[in-house]
Amino acid sequence: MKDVAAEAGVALKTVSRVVNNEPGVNAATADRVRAAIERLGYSRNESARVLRQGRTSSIGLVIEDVGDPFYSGVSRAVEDVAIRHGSLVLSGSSAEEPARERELVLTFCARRVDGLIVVPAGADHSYLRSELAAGTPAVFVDRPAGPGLDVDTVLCDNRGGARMATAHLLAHGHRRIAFLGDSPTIYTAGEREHGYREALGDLVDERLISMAHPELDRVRADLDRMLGMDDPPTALFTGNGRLTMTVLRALAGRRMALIGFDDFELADLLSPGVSVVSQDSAGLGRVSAELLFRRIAGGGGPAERVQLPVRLIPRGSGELPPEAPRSS
Amino acid sequence: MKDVAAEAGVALKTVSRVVNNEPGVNAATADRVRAAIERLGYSRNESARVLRQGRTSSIGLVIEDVGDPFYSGVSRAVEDVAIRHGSLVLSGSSAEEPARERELVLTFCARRVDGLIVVPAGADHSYLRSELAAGTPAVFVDRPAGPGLDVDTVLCDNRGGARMATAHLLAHGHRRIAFLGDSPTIYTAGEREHGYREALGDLVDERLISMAHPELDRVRADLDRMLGMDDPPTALFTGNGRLTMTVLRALAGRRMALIGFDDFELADLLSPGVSVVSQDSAGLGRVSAELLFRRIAGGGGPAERVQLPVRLIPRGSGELPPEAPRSS
DNA sequence: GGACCCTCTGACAACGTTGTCAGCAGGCAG
DNA sequence: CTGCCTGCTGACAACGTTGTCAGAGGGTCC
Repeated sequence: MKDVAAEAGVALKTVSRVVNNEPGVNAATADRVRAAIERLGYSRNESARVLRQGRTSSIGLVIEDVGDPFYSGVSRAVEDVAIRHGSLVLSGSSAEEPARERELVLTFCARRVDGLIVVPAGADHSYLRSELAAGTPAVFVDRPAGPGLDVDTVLCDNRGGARMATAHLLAHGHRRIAFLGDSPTIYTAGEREHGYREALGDLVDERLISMAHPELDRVRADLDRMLGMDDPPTALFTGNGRLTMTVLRALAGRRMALIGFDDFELADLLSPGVSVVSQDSAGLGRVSAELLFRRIAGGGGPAERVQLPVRLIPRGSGELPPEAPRSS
Repeated sequence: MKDVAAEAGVALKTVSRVVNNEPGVNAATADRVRAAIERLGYSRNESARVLRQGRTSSIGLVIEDVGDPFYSGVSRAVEDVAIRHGSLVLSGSSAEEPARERELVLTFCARRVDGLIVVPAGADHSYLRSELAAGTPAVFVDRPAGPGLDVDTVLCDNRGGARMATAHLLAHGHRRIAFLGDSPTIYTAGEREHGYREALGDLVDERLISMAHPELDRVRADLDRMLGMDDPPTALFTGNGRLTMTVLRALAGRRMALIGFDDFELADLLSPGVSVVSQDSAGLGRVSAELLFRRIAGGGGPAERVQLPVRLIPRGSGELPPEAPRSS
């Protein structure tokens, strides 16, 4: 910028004014400056601008794994909203490790992001308190923050969705419905288990509940155990997309009523099509990003808690009757 | 930092030394400083550090769409390598629009990223020349850079993979093999088409070639046209993952030999399993990121061009004989 | 006692921007 | 002619950090 000023024969500040389209610069002077910028291939150093203004125009996004379709949907939606607000997205995957989540968040804060969107891996977020107090807003997505942290939260209706799925299977005549879910330490897993129990009432049988994900071997073992029982389940309810696929593989073509939580590509092409409770991952990302930018713009008020609806998509597998004839 | 210095009763520079673990600070003094940091909840402002040192410890990643499983695989691998090098990843989706690609790259450069990883959407990258000259290294992934740009490039063996797939179908007795591919403006699509033509030789029939993606309606129309011919294709070769799924849906259960370029989740669960040419998306990300960090560290030498192998995974659909009995 | 070295500490400038304020020229009213 | 306003421009400080260099205090050696 100094060089540009020299080249155009004006002061530093005048170049700054031209670069920022500030009014009050003579058109001829501005043209001269622009020509100089062109000649020198100058581009403003955003780092310095950030330092001076205290606004980075970037937000931090911590998710569990960009590679997972559910989270990459969230990620893409956040990015779109951010672009619209002239912001960039710094993102990182926590890999479900609280320590890595913490490290990412603190790194983002050190870079002075304008705000944070977090899918928490851990349960303790006290490390965020000082950042929040310092004025960096945060929005928690998919799972709520640990106790004592008063932040905006955007969730799916996990419990309602699980209730809906279980009720759907009950309505199709099933009485022995198994639940295969994530580790109960994960919020969404607990909620879905609750919804399942609520819908099932007296019909709950603890032996038909397995919450072992992500240890897929244990999931498979539990499934085998259940299928070998005297009174085996006639229907399965799986607690997330990855589990649904694992179970489909473990069933190896065996026809059995099944509903999965979380939709996935190609669920419609299997035979029968896999009925699912669909979560709106893009909505999750969009709503949370919009909430965050409202806070960044100074929007006050108490912490909000938004719950997005889920949708049951019947495709065949969830509508199979009990004791369906075994194929192959 | 100023406050910390005052609190601890030392000079600014001493705090800086402690924060950076520089040697030559009395242990007692250091402890006092650390205590002050703790009390005040101080965290270093990276923006200022960046400004002073000229290194941002961040890289820019431009891909086509984070939501696409292939690219999110790349993305995740890049992130892992970056973390290992103490860098953060700024990422953005070009949505296959050259203008957006350019804007993202220039935004990243203005933020003085240490390097760039780009899946190019456009064919003209002359806008990058000045940035490269200014010392910001770049690595192109999945597709090469436009003409006249001498940068490191990491590609898959698109042509070889297509040749392999087509030869596989030929070996199973097919002579009428259709190719449904991406728009020919996309590098990978052209390469795959070439491979297909090379393997097919004299058997090429222009009426069996459709390169209309991403307009899925046109793909479906082309497929219908081909299937309605007097001498319809007995096998299909699809040019990317999304196309494979579109075609599978359009076939609506109709049994027909098929090989897809690019693997996808659940390809093994369909019946028959979908044979694919699998690209190593994680490898693409990892290799390109490692190459980039070697450049950032000052690694010289001429631009490298790495080609990663692909793998044919037979799952059933690619092994169906011609004139297979029509199911359903 | 003086020269020297070593350890620890601090003052100051610089990175590249932008906000504040002052100054200059010219026009216009009184 | 004076005073004031308007339009344009520039000098300077400040953002928070780090690199450079200098200095203070104490010990060692001749």
